[in-house]
Amino acid sequence: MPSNDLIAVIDFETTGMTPAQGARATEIAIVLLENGQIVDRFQSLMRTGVYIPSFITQLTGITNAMVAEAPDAGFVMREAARFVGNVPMVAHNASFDSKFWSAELQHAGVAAPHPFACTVLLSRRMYPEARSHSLGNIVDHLGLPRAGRAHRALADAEMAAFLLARIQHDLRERWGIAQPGHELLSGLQRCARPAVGKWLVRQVQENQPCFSKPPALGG
DNA sequence: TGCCAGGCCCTCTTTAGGGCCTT
Repeated sequence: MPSNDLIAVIDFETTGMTPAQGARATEIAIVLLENGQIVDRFQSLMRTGVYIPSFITQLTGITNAMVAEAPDAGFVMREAARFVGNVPMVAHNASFDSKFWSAELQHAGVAAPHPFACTVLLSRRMYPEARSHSLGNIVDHLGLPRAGRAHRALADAEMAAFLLARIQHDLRERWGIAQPGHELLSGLQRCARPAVGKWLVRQVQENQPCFSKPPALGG
C-alpha cells in the first residue's frame, strides 16, 4: 500500500528547452522517495527521431547513436507512467520537466494529471543564504552527495531527491512538521518568501498536532 | 545541421528590467 509520504522525483534530458519548439526527451529518470529514502528507480534513454544538437551531447554525453538504439519514446513513457502511478511528482525547476512530462505522455497517448512541486522554488525559500540554487551548487552548498555524472537523468533525479529529503528533514527539525508531504511542499513553494516563517507557523498550528513548541523563525 | 522559452524572483519595482533555472 503506497505511503502518503511517497513522492516521485523526475528528471529529463532533452534536445532543447521547450516542447513548444519541437524539443523532445532523450532520457528520463524517476526515483521514488519515501521517508527520506530512495526506495525505487526508473531510468531509460528514449528514441524520438529528433536530432540531438552537438552542444547538448557535450552537456549530457547523450549521442544520436545512443538514442537510435534506445526503446521507442512511447513505450518508455507508458512504462514511466505505470511506474509513477498516481504518486505526486517533484522536479528541480518543475516548470521545465512538467512540460516534457505532459508533452511526452501526450505523444504516448497517456493522460498526465500529476501535480508537480519544484525543488528550485523550495530551495529559494528554505536556503535564501545560498548563492546559487542550481542543482549542483545547492547540493554542494548543503553538503549532499553527488550521485554520479551531472546532466544524466538518473544522477540528477537522485541529487534532486537528496535535496528534497534534506528539505523535508529541515522542515521537521526547524518547524516541527512531522510529515512534510507533497501538499505542504506545494503550499510552501507558492508562499511569498518574506512570509514563509509565518506561513509555516500557521501550518504547524492548524494542521500538525505533533507540534509541541514554538519554532525558531528564520534559520 | 540545428532551432532557443518562460515562470519565478529581486529591486535602483509595481505603468519594468534583468537574472536565475532547466536542456
